[in-house]
Amino acid sequence: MWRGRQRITSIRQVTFTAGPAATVGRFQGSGQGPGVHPGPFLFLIKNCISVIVGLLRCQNTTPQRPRRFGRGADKIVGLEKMKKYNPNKIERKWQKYWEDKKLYEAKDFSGGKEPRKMTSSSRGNNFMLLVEFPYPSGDLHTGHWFAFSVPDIYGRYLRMNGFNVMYPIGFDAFGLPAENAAIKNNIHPRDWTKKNITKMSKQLRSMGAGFDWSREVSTIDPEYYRWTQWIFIQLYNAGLAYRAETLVNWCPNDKTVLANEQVIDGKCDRCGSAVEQRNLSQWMFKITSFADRLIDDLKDLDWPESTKLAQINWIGKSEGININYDVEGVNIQITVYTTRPDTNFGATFIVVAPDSKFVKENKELFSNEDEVKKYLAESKKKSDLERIAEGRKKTGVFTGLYAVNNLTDKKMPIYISDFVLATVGTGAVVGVPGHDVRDFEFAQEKGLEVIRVVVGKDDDTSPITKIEQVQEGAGIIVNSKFLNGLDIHEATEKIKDYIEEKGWGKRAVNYRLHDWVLSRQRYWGVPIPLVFCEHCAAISNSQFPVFNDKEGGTIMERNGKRYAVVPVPENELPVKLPPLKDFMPADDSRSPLAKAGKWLKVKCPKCGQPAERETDTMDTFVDSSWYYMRYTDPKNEKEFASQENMAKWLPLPLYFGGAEHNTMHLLYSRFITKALRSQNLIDFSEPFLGRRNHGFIMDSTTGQKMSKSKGQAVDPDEQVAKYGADTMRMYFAFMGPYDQNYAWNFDSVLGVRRFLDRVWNFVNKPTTDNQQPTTESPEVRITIHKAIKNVGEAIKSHRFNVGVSELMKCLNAIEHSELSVVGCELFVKLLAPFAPHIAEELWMEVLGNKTSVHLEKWPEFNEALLLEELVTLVIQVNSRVRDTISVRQGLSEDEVKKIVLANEKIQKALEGKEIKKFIYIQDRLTNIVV
RNA sequence: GGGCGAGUGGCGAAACUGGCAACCGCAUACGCUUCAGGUGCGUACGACCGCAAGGUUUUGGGGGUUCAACUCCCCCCUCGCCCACCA
Repeated sequence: MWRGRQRITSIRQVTFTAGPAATVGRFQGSGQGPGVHPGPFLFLIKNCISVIVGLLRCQNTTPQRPRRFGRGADKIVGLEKMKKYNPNKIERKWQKYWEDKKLYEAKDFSGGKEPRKMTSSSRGNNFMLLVEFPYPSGDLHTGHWFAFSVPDIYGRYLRMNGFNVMYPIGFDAFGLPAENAAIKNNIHPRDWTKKNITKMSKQLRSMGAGFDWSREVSTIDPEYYRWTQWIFIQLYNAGLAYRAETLVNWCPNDKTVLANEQVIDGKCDRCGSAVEQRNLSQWMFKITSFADRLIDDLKDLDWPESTKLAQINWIGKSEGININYDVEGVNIQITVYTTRPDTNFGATFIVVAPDSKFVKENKELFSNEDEVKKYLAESKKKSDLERIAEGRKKTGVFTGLYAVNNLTDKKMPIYISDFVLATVGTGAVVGVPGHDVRDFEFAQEKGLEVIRVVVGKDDDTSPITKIEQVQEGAGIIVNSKFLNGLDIHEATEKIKDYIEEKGWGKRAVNYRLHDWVLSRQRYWGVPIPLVFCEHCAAISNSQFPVFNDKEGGTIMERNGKRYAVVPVPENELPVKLPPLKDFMPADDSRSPLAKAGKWLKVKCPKCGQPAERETDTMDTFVDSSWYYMRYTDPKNEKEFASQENMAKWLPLPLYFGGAEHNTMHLLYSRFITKALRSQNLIDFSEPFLGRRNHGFIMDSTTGQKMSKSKGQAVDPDEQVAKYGADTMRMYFAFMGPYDQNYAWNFDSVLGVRRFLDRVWNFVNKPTTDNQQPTTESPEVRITIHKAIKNVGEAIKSHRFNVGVSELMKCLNAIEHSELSVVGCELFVKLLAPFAPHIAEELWMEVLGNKTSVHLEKWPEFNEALLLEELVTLVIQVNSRVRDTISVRQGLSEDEVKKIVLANEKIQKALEGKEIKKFIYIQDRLTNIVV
């Protein structure tokens, strides 16, 4: 109950009870419904308060404004005549209004228009707020809604805080699903994609987000992908793109190359058949040459630690040593990479990968040729699926060769086994079965010697016979001559020095990360802008090279012929994707573009002779790794973006997106940025200074991530029609932290809608006493100013759910009070980022403003006013709550002590006991220890 | 096997820097309102004991530090995600 009203003699004494905030400032029984008028007594009190407060705070007289209906003193409207909140009626209206007024079209102001408040990381006062652009899969799903509508709250808040916000939108429109859908529905991928873009644009508009549609980009637009091709050529000329043979996933049923992410548990994610490995010639980006910087530069980024760690682990840098062992009886060496040379005294065998260089080059030296051949053939045929099914079972074949361990002079048999991977390290492993589980398994299989060279804390020195005894962690070295007694870290460094001194090997660094295979033998992608010319290759020699240094062109072999690889000149870009009717993948693992006869044959840009285009297209991750740059200058015909515009917006202060891109899109974008920086084409080396991940919206019935392919139970369009976009937006914000996963809850949505209904009725509420309220009560004012503070801080720190809850709390507290127009306006401003349509309607139509609420400044709260609020002080005796009292803020310990010791309940609790300690935490709690 | 994250009412969740655990909302119950309601308003609502006042107890489990622990430290359990024979 609101006790304060009986004893207002000064502002100081206006008290809030310790009760729930919901009852604060509430006039019981007044103004609750249509035509209900408070009794004359309450009126009197209310008016008295207004007068007293007005006298006390005369600086706060409320400006009088004309209003069309609702609160106007000139026009009393009963609630029964009041318009009901009807989102469908107002939302489209305001969306159109904002678009007509170009409210969200960001101007390319030069930086530093106003001092930065939120972050020092982006340029001047400009703030590009980015959410990963969507793939036009057909329908906007609830996940999109969540991903885009919640950051819009932040964007609107920034805008109200004086930032020049750009919230761009576009489509990542190339990719395999378009082809699949096209094949299925007998429609061209381009038509399918464009249709989807049209539909999804409309759906995105229904969100009421502050998207800047004037900057829309689409990766399938030739004016966009011309620059994707241009960037490829820059990287090619810089030696950062090259062609090489590599193992790729091959689906024998669909006759196509699959990206790693299209292989699920060794099966094609489309047809389910077992995926094979094929060796194909592919275009690659040299991402590994930036591996160290991709790790090191993470430390300055404001990213989730989990994302940073995911990238570090993905890059997988390890520091070890390459050891060369002489092979007995022949004049060759075998090189192994190991991170644990400290265990080398326990090495008893060597294993090489079936497709390793060592096997390829030394086949004729193997004694048991037939067996080796058989094993190689088998392991090549074996699909990933079979390997997975086999589990960890180790197979292998002896080559007949022995390597000599220099440290022990032991002969180590060399085996071939497919548990060793050709692409890791040197493709050869030294077997230390005592201290590596895989080595132990292999040793057991082949009956090889196991030696213990590390003992753990338990000091167990017994021979190792069981897998549980294999020890990989910390310990002390034994049985290793001069390493004995050292811990494994000391031993590792000592033995590395020793091996290097002896010339037996060299320290080496290894990465898990491999170069980025960007070729796709698919139709629906950006053509790689290169031409193969036989003639150029024929006339080129060391005296008359066809390429100068800058061009970076190369000669390469293909099907036994020599070709010069000639980049398409800049003025001939874009190399447009030919309008193929038959875009089914070809049988010979060549791209469908090979079927485009006319397009394929070109005059060589270098020599003018007949030549052929590259038929591979690019991985769509190339398209999406630079799109944010294009947003700064989307219509530029001369450059991918002007330096001037990029300087105004980049690097990005904040990037919202899904955690599934931790190691894909985010790493690729960082690489492309660093590659362009290395060529002085941009002046920043990290694209995204800040990063926030969002969670997924799960299907409440299946518990799975919502997606088009799996069919979705919740159609956002239906929900918008039912509840309105504002309710949807607010619900998504309210559900909980942005980075968590949620199931759609139909009932909870209703709660948010109820809140907006109440907001609507509250602001529209006619005055009950036929009097213009001059100013609200101090309690109400404090409540509103608290909301300004709390809602603002919540949005600023991306705690959107807390922001909504603070707004609700505020309404609960003021709902049954009189509010001045200024008070109403403050509330509507706080609501504006969350529910932009209803806020605009209330702002302009009800409160009678002439310009958009979204152009308003975020209100400032009155700190002095907040200090006037009484706080609840908890009194504990021996950490048990004995009473709570309402006191003014900032009391000293002595003052509090006096009050507390005078308290009856406390006296009772203290009876006959001696106070040992008096703890006082200002404005919060006291604890008396007895 | 490795890495990361999370465990708080019937549910989504809140809790600033160690300071009243459960704000806000949903669901539920009861009352009022309504011709009717997926309506509106009000009250109650972690659990246990109690008519009540009040008491006891509670943040996955166990221990520790502290006047005070959801929060800090140690051990354990469960779940989720990512990578996975990485030498």
